[in-house]
Amino acid sequence: MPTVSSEELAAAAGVNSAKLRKDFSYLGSYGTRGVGYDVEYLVYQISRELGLTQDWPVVIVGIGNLGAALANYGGFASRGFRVAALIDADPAMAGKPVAGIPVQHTDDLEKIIQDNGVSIGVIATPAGAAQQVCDRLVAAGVTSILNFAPTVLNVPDGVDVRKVDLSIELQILAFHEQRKAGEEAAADGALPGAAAAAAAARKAAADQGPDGDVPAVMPA
Amino acid sequence: MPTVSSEELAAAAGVNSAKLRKDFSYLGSYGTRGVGYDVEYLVYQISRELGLTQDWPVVIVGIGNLGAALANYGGFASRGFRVAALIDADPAMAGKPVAGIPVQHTDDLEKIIQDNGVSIGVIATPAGAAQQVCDRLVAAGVTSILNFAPTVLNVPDGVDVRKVDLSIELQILAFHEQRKAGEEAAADGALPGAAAAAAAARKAAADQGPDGDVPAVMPA
DNA sequence: GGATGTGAACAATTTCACAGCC
DNA sequence: GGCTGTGAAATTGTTCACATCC
Repeated sequence: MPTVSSEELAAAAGVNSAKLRKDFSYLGSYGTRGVGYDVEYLVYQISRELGLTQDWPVVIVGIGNLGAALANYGGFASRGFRVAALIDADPAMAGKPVAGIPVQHTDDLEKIIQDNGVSIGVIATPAGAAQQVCDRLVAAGVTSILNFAPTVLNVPDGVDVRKVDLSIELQILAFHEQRKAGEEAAADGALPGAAAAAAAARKAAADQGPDGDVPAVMPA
Repeated sequence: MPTVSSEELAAAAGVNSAKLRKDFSYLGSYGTRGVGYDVEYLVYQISRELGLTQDWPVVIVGIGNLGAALANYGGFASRGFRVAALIDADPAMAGKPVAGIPVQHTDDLEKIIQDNGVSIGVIATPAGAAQQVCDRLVAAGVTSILNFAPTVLNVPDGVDVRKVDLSIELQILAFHEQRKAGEEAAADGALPGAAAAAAAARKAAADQGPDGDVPAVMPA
């Protein structure tokens, strides 16, 4: 399939074709009128815009279950990320290979960051160690941090932090699950608070429906 | 602190106080004019609305590094989730305790779901096994699935799926990291494509800035 | 003829601003 | 006097519809 139309892409993504065209237009005029978008060229342009064509060395600090899972995660390489080093505070871990990469000790953190030109760090330590690790990463030159530890990190201006809370997604599912049950009950007759719950549900559903893969149809 | 004003909450959250009040109003009138919101009462009402006051038994299927990390994750219990069972296809895992819970074999999946009244399942298997596990969960009565496997799952109507891609957050950081570098270059003089990149960045930043914890100030 | 790119129309969301209540 | 709750205004985002170009 050498070319694709906005109509086809929109149907696949579950969005309006005009929205898709308008969004693409912010990146530039990469389509051909009467023909559509050249698939290979479009993929390249979007990849470039998203930074997928660059090589991003990252370090993972805290090689417990989660750190090991991240080190083994296949999705990184295909998106331009390269695990430059694994770092753990436990001396017993030092030298052990995880996902084929030897774990290094926290003592060498600064040197590792500088030698590899790392600007993105992943924190998968226990909560208690996270802020300290964060401070050292920042001092060593890291300017973007992905935080899996259940703590809010304090960072100076110019440093970006994103926090991943694995339970939030579950909570969203539970919210909709609760709503499914509520709808059934509401169908039987008036229920105190049902209107308020429905309003809240409507709002939350509009923010992000539960269906990540299904075309954008709002749950009734 | 027995009560709190919308102004204080808004400042803490980095949003407009009117928005906060309007959002709260969808849940009902839980504030007192001239006083503010009773903290304990407000927490309870929001918890109830989000389903945090319910007990949600969940099963985790696939007890590799990620599954084990999830089983050990502290955030679940405090949000109303209870890990009812851990399930793995490897017979060697059966009976071994992970996070204090003995792993059970996939053969018993249906029985486990039914005995525990589970409606939410977590899939942390390799990609190849995910769809099959998903089908069995759904057939056994699960209606919400959190998918960590890098596959798109097909489910019948009425089943909610949320997919967690651990590399997407990294990608967002890399996008902003790239932009930081681009801004510097752009400051030196006109750069081909800089306008388009800036437009795209502006749009993406509006969708969700990189600063999860900082008050809602858009990156310049 | 067919599909893009984009002003204009429309829809949704956010903020203002103030009446109403404690 | 102070703060909530909410119509109305302002802003932002989405969809329509069509001029434009291949």
